[in-house]
Amino acid sequence: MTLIKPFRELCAEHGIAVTHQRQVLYEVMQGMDGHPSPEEIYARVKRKIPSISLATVYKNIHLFVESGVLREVSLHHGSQRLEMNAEEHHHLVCSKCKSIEDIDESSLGALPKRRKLADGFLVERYSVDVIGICAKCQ
Amino acid sequence: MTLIKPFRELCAEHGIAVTHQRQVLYEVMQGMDGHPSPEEIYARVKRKIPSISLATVYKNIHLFVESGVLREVSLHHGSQRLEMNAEEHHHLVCSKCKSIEDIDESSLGALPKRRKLADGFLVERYSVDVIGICAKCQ
DNA sequence: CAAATAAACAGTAATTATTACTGTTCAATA
DNA sequence: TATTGAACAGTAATAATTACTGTTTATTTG
Ligand SMILES: [Mn+2]
Ligand SMILES: [Mn+2]
Ligand SMILES: [Zn+2]
Ligand SMILES: [Zn+2]
Repeated sequence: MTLIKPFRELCAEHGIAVTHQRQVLYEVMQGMDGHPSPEEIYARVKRKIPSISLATVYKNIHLFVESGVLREVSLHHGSQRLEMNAEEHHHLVCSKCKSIEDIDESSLGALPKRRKLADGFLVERYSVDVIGICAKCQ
Repeated sequence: MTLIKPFRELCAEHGIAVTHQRQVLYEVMQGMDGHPSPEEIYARVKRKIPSISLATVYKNIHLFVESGVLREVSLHHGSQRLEMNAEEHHHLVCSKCKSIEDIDESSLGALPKRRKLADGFLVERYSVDVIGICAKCQ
């Protein structure tokens, strides 16, 4: 469905420079499915550019995410955070400052919940992140 | 709404032993709002039990989470993961093995989306984690 | 085209978050 | 009261990430 755009176009659109390392990194990542980690990506890129540095991989992944070329699975993947609100609720996550605010279910509107989903996944609960820009960051 | 249950009852229900450190740790955590990190919790507990070890705090937070006494904000907070699926989609997250599977929006049923929420939060997108037990782990 | 300039890079050191290990304390039990 | 196992404090080790430094590369300018 989504047509594959050449890397140089993507870079132009997002205002970042094209380099050989970035091009290969991006293409290698496109060839991986699921949700790879920087280390896994590094291992693959190294096969194409053996001299590449892990730091360069991290730096460019970060650049891609910052500039919007690609996205990360969770905006709050750093250190562990404990949930002190026992009520059933969800979160407003600011994509700029990464702040996390509680929002209760009723403010979101009812979610259509199912106990059982395809391929036999047994549902315990839904956790919704509403991602956007908080009042302060606007 | 949720009535405050004494700590010893909670421990009994979840099959873990009561100790002085655990009791104080739990009560201190209850007194914090939002989504504190282990380090922040450690700093506070240290005021009540100056001799407590950071390792003990980590170990008992882990125990609380494992036994279900409390929960963490994100099940996948460890290392960064990159999203290689450009389609709009959501995730099935297994609370046992922490695996993350893509699920497309249509399988979930329509979410009632709003562009603007209370306190001026500007919505970019919704990200839903359906948390439960995957087929393999059942 | 050659020198100057700045961005990007590789390699490595440092930092942060977390877990593992070790010897000691403590509380329940025989 | 002696035994014993769980929990603890203190510290070492590991994993993930970021910072730093000197070198290479591409671009711009004279
Ligand atoms: Mn919350
Ligand atoms: Mn995904
Ligand atoms: Zn913000
Ligand atoms: Zn599983």
